[in-house]
Amino acid sequence: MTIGERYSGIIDAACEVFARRGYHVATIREIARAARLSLAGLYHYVGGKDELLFLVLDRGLTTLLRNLDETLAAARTPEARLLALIQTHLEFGFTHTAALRVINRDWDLLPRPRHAEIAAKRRLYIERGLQVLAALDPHHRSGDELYSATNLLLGMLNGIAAGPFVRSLEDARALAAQVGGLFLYGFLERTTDPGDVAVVTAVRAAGRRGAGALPSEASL
Amino acid sequence: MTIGERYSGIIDAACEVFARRGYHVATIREIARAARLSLAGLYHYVGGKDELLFLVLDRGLTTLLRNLDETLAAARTPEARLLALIQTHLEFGFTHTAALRVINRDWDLLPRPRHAEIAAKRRLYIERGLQVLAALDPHHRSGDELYSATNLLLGMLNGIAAGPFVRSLEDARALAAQVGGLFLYGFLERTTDPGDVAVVTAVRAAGRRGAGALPSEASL
DNA sequence: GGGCACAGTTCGAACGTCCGTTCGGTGGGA
DNA sequence: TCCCACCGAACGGACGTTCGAACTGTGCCC
Repeated sequence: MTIGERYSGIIDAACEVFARRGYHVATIREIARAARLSLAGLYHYVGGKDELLFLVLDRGLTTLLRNLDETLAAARTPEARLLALIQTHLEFGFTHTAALRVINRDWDLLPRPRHAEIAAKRRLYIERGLQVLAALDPHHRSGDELYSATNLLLGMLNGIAAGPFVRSLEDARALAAQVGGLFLYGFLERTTDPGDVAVVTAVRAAGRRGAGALPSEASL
Repeated sequence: MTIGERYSGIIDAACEVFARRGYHVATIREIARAARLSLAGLYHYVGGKDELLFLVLDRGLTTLLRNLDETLAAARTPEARLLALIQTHLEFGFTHTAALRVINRDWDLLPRPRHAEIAAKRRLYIERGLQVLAALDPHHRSGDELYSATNLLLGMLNGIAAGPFVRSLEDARALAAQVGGLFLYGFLERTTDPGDVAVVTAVRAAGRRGAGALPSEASL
């Protein structure tokens, strides 16, 4: 077992325990047990609980951003880029459920020096969403309006990614089409019928790339 | 000072501290200090930390549900009912920021016996949203689809209610129109121009009722 | 009216527990 | 022999909770 695999396993364990119990209820002892290490053995690798949280958040956000940039690069039209963002987020919510949970719930608990670093990565992600919406906007909305629209979209995505709606990668892709249609055309329009051309083709175009694996081998 | 006011003040203090620090980081000592009581003095009124969280959640959800039912009763058309729901949620997010934060972040931490009671009230709220969307749906979506659409809507609302977007009751009403328009007609349509008739009149009809005050006098 | 028992409040101080962290040591491969 | 990975055991502190006492006002008997 290489040292990199050791770190990966430790971050995996921390991610799972943090997601299941929440940062403050999770104990170092619990994480050590999940990583098949003794308490002091765990401290041989990481400096403390804060750093464990940082490693989980950093690896998660790095993977999420990488996945997003890959799918965005493969999408040509603005609609396809929006679908790519939605699908990447939902797929990440399915393949990295624990990480997304920690990212959404506990990222704010990080102490000062590390907090800024994670906040910057988060801002980068929101920035991507804002750019996608700006390129799509036929009304040239103001920056504030676009920013709140981005938050609306991400709120929607987290709302269903947190729930039990995504049970498979196929679910993620079908839901992405549904969410994309609802966001673009509204609740009153019906865009998720199998016959709908624009969205389905966009989904197919954006969905060609896989999920972007490597959950355990980032940033170390 | 009546005993009811004592309880109200204690719940206010607990709500503020829970919202600012999170349930597990908040300490009973901190809540007692905020309530201008000694540690043991606080225990004279409440059984423990669990009960404090329950009281905060119960009062908040009760107020939220009452506000919603009042504004829903005043709204005639399905569109107006949707706007009423959105506006009630955003206004509650503004007037009871701390309570909404605790409801969204910490409701799941409640131990068993009380957990079911709060979960039922939460379900009641989601049920209202589902009924509103069902009455509005021109496509007779399936129950699952309506349920996920409800979660999309509530996710949107919490996404911006948690952010710094709502800075006044006027903001809440303007944002409600914007969110309602976006949800109904989609990002590609522009429905929040001042000249837009359908949404603006719906907002005016739904917005006639106030915020439904009494943040400190419920359920005790 | 004065003294007094009593119940309702409030408090200081402590108890037991569990947490994050540290330290001194042990075993084995180079 | 040295070093690196790892561990058992402990430390100091903070937490939720409890306990016994002090204070305060009220009604009651004399």
